[in-house]
Amino acid sequence: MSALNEQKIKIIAVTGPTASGKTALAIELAKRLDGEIISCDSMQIYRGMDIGTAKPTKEELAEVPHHLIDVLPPDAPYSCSDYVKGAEAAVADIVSRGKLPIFCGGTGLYLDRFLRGGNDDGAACDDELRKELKRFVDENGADALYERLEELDPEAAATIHKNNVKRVMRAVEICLVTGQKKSEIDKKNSEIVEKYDHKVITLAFQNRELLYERIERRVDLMIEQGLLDETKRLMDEGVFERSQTAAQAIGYKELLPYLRGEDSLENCVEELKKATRRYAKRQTTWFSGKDYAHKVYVDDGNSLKTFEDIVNISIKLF
RNA sequence: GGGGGAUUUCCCGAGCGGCCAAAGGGGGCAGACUGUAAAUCUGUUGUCACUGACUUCGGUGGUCCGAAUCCACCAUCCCCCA
Repeated sequence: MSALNEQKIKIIAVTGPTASGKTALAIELAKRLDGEIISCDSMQIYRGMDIGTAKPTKEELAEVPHHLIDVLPPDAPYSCSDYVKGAEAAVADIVSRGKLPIFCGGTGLYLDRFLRGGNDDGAACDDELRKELKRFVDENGADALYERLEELDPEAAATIHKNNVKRVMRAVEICLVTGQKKSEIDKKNSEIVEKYDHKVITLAFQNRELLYERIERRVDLMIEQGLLDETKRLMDEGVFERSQTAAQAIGYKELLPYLRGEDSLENCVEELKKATRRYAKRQTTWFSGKDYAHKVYVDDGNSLKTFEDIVNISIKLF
């Protein structure tokens, strides 16, 4: 094996909470470092969901080549494992042309799985089995499924709260499909050496109020830009009934009550801002626990730094 | 002018003499996350010298061993009759 001599592929990534300025920074870095962008966003993958997902504009997309944006219709299912495959292909493609892959996006799990790779066992899935497990829960209750997991894989059960039905189901699914314990697979995967020479920048705020202000401003802007029309179109197309993934997107489900005449626009917009704030908090928590993340603060506690400053601080990390 | 109903912890709202620092929900804060993740879930949320003490349930003053719960007066709001 020549793995030891083989040079690791160099990649960089820009992550951080929503509305922290990832898109602009990644594009600037791509220009200066001769890179191409690989989106790391579970929702920007979908066509027709533009305003609500804060997708880069047409102009921005034209400035630098982007990958994994607008590749699926909004009613298609998509998962972390699909993402890892897509990202690996994109990296190979970019590198073959002598360019630098730059990841950009806030879907922490996707980036994490991509960086840490691992074998395919953890991606095992079975739609029929999922339906069966769902039925089992409906008939016997969530606790019964949890007991099943305790038998199949006590170690995994110990780390998953029994109320977290989605994750209990997933763990049972992995055990049954692979015939192995999920906890064993996890252990194996965590030992795998990272495949890439990566630098991960996490945009962060010292003063969370500044992030929240930005979120509120951006939501207002989205409404001005026509988010209601976009939502209405997706609703009329029946996307939210058919899709498993896109229907989860923040930005649309919060506006549906208004479009159905069930609530005021004001309330729905407030809900949307709230949901976005909470999402940003969850992202912050996620990234703060990752040892590969290099924090770059976009503010000094009182006010935002200039874009130039942020770019320069980021460049120095390489 | 007369009659009735309200006032609870950041918000909504339960409580109607001890088991009440006060259910439940919302919001806030913190956290988890190993392939459906913009999802899902958990913890916490009066103060402190924190297995205890102290201050809270519009205000003041009573009754009682004991009051958010009963009484009186005051304040504010709502409804009905004038």
